[in-house]
Amino acid sequence: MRVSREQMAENRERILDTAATLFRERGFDGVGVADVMKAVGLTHGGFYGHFSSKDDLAAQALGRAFVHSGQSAAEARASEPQAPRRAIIDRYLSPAHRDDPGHGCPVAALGSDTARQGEASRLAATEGVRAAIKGLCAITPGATADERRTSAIASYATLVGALVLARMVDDAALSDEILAAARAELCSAEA
Amino acid sequence: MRVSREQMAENRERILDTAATLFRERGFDGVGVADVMKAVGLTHGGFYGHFSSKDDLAAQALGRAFVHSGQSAAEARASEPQAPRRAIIDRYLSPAHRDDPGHGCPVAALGSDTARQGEASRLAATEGVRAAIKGLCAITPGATADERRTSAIASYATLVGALVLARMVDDAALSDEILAAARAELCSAEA
DNA sequence: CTCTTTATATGATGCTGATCATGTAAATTC
DNA sequence: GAATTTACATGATCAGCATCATATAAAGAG
Repeated sequence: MRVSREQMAENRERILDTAATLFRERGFDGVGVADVMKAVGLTHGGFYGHFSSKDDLAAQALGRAFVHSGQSAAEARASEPQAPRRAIIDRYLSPAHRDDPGHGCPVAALGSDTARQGEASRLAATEGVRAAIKGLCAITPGATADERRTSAIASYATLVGALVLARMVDDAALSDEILAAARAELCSAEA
Repeated sequence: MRVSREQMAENRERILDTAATLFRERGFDGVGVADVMKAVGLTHGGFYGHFSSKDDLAAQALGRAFVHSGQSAAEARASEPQAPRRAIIDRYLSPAHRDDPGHGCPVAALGSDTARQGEASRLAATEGVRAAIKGLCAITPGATADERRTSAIASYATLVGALVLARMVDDAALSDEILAAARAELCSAEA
């Protein structure tokens, strides 16, 4: 059955958002095209009217995840204008973020996966990382722009690594300790 | 055809080492049982005489990867006894390590994958991370043991995150810049 | 209102991969 | 060295999954 043009556009958006969440939760290989479509409320048949392949979907969904992630960072920043860096760090390293990969940072959720993905996904990731670094530069202290950029990249790495480690281990206390250690380091040092 | 007991034990070791490499290169889902056996020079039939399932193999191979990773760190430390921390950082953040995930850090290569893996793999990861933190504590400066531990965990996170980011992006210059930024931060700051 | 277009549904198709069944020849055992 | 065990090979089974073919009913064009 056919749907209206705007209904179709909305369906496409929902496929992208749903895929962005499912991929982050279960990995690129852990989610099938049919899974995504079913979660949206459609069947697998219509998929190839929207995307040319699963790889195509993966790349676009990854881009979408980066956009949402940037919006979340902007939101955190705006919520505490006098300490934006701390607000972002606290949100990123929160247990809530750790326990909800589907709506969180795509680097922490899909980083090692993406390194093995096709060119389109790698490009989306490159754009996303570039944008994130730029965003972090704006709230990172430092004398020169170069210093700020170096420091922003290092902070980004610490955030990502701490979240990956915290999700990897099977011990709640150790996981919490990892998040706390990264928070402490990032908030004390202003390199 | 049957082989001798020691030949069998050696085969088992080679299966584990080969799996540890292949999984890091292609991810848990990117490698089949038959792939591993073929790489060892055997056929898929004998696999279940050595391991109870692919999950079982994954967990044991992950443990193996952590052991090798620890040995590599010890080697780096020993090669430069007067600056062991710097030696480890330089090796971890080298382009050579970035470009050879199959023989490198299992957290950077399989971190986001492992978080979605079964209990056995999660346990192996927890042990591995614990051991890595302990090893880093020994070469991390700081007034108290608590301070050293916090700093060691944060450094570990920075290393992991930088390598994940450097592998994810599709731009050689940006990738190099990420490695260099993490190196700069880790070697300048002694928090 | 009729005709055409098309977004989606239903239902193949073909491949990959985990696991199991059975055979075989070489190693152990006695 | 005969009997038995067993590590591995060959080949099947079964399920999941990407992709394609065809049908259908609703949207949009005239």
